[in-house]
Amino acid sequence: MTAVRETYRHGDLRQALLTEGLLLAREGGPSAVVLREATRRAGVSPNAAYRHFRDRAALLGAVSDAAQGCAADRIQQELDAVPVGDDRAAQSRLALRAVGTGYIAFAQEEPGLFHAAFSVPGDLSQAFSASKAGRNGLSPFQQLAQALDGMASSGALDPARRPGMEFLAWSAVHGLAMLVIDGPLRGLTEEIILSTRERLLDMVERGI
Amino acid sequence: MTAVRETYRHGDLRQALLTEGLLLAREGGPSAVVLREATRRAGVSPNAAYRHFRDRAALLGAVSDAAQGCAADRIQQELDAVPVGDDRAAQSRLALRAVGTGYIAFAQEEPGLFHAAFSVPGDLSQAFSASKAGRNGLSPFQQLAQALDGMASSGALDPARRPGMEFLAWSAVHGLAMLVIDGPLRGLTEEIILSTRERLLDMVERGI
DNA sequence: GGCGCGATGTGTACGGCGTCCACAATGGCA
DNA sequence: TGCCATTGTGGACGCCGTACACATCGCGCC
Repeated sequence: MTAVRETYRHGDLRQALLTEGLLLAREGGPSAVVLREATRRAGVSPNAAYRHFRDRAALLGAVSDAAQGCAADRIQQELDAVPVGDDRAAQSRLALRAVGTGYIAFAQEEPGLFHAAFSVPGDLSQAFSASKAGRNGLSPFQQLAQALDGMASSGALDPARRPGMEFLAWSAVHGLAMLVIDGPLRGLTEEIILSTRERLLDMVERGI
Repeated sequence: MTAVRETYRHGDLRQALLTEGLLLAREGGPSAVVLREATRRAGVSPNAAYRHFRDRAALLGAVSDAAQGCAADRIQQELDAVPVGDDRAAQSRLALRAVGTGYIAFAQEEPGLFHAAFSVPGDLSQAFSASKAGRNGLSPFQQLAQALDGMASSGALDPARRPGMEFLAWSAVHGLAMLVIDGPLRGLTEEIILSTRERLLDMVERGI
């Protein structure tokens, strides 16, 4: 990435800037996504970025999308680990827990990317769209919605309570993630964090 | 504030910078708390700030504390509106709901201050301390803890489940606040937001 | 096959930011 | 009264985002 190129054209500068931006976000969160540093790492002059992004905010938005894709991948990893069984209701509950667990794990493992993905305002409003999808083609919000749909159709969740349920679940899990990486739970033993997470997921799973 | 002073000494520059910083945060969130702009509004040269704050982060931290005090005041307003009655258990439940309602109302009414108060990392870890208290002398987290204590002692909450409960409650409510001001719920009708909030508070009140 | 034009990258420049350093004004205390 | 710690000033530096004019390239058309 930092290599000096010999051609005048870069090839795929847009992708390169996105990659470098994602690395910067990983190291220092959204505020570390600095346009000049990204171009520097891509071996290009600062203004070259403007051929591919209207301004810094646009770059940050694209990085945020990519970071949401990373989150989706981490969640999928958790979903894949759910054992298959006969009891559809029980399994759909496990899927919901897997989404929450993956979300929080992503926050703990990649706090910089997590903030880039979910603390950059303006993008979240369209977060239900598929544009920020991971390898599975689903955005984190779609993964959540899908898990809730499974619960509703298998009897694990009263279908009358299904509408709007993703807001409740997302609120709870997102709040906990923030608490764990920035708040009073930061630095606590993994054990305490785990038990808090399980209690919260119990709460969400039971619904209301 | 913007007035030109005639004395060389300012009088209470630290307080003035804090006040201007709070105004800036109110208008544009934490990132709008710009050191040079605060000194400009206080009618003082940029470097004067360094006699009172180590750096910009220190100013922002102080602003964050003050903003948490504002939140505490808004929550207290909601707590004061809880009708007094004989049923201690029912009343303590209402107190818990009032804390959540006030927290979310503050987020909606003062999103800039809300972000300054609760999205600035590093301060939240000591958020249980009283330094960020409102006029009542309690920080928002202490108000929450107090409401939960009331529930536990009046039978509204199984005392065995009391420990760590503030983390669960705070997670849920904080997540919803973020959803409402930055996320997919932004711009939705007040009706939808209200019903989502009530469902979430039902969930928290019931506990787990 | 040459050429022209749109797409892409460069250079220079501007204002704003946080922050460092040396200096000036002040007021309380000896 | 005079000294000195405290508080505010001025200037400078290196970052940042971004605007403008210019250079370089590759592709398609004659």
